[in-house]
Amino acid sequence: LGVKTIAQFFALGWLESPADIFRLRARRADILALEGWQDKSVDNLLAAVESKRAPDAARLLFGLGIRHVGEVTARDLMKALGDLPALRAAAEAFHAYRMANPQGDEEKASPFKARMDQAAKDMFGVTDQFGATVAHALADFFHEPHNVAVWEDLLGQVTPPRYEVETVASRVAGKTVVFTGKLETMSRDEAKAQAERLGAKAAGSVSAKTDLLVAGPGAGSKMKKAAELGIEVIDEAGWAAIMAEAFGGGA
DNA sequence: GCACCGCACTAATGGTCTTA
DNA sequence: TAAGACCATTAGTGCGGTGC
Repeated sequence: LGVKTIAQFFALGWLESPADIFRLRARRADILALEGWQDKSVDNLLAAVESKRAPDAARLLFGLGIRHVGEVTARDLMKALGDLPALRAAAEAFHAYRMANPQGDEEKASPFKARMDQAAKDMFGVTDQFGATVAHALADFFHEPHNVAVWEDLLGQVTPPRYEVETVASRVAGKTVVFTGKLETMSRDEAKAQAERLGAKAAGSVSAKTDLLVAGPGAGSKMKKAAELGIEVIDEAGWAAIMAEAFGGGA
């Protein structure tokens, strides 16, 4: 279900909201009647849709396209809050707070910003790379009736399991890890999930704060930057060894 | 106030799969 | 087997968050 198919289905009036994707199975015959669609491709599409009935909560949140809420922030929010209803509750609480506690006549911009940033961290439970700007974006999203309707419709079609990450002791616990290049034994998502289970943070870019770079074939600028900063670089086999060590030989 | 860090976002590219 | 589409990934840019 890529860009072109979505555009085609949208033009046909079959997709007006994200939840409509999960109602496509009722249109099997209609899809089959379209040029370029045969049994196999229709079955594959509908099977792929059905396989997403219990999506990863962080991935679903990222997919909503809320401003400032990308892949990393979505994961941080779900780690802190556990599920999507809790996120909505936090966003609504932040909206209530900002309405009840506007910038005072005597309050300067800097203290006001600090107060809102702290309220955002307290209400959403995220302290790293999270402040009032992201909280406002979430509050704005849930304050818009159309968004709430789409949200409720979508959650009527899918049931994301509670977002829980069980961590084990490892030599990368508390460290920042970056993956680059082509990973041959796991997907990028799997690699990031493994890093989380090892207590590490999977970042997207290399900086002086990066502790470890896991580089597969085809690594480019990140590899070069890591070398310039003297950051430890290992290959996928080295990462597998760390996993095996943490999980007692079975990764 | 400023510099740095890290994330969001976009465009481009190569590999894989399905159709015709 | 060529063409078309999706997916995973990269590099680059802009901007918000953080800490001094």
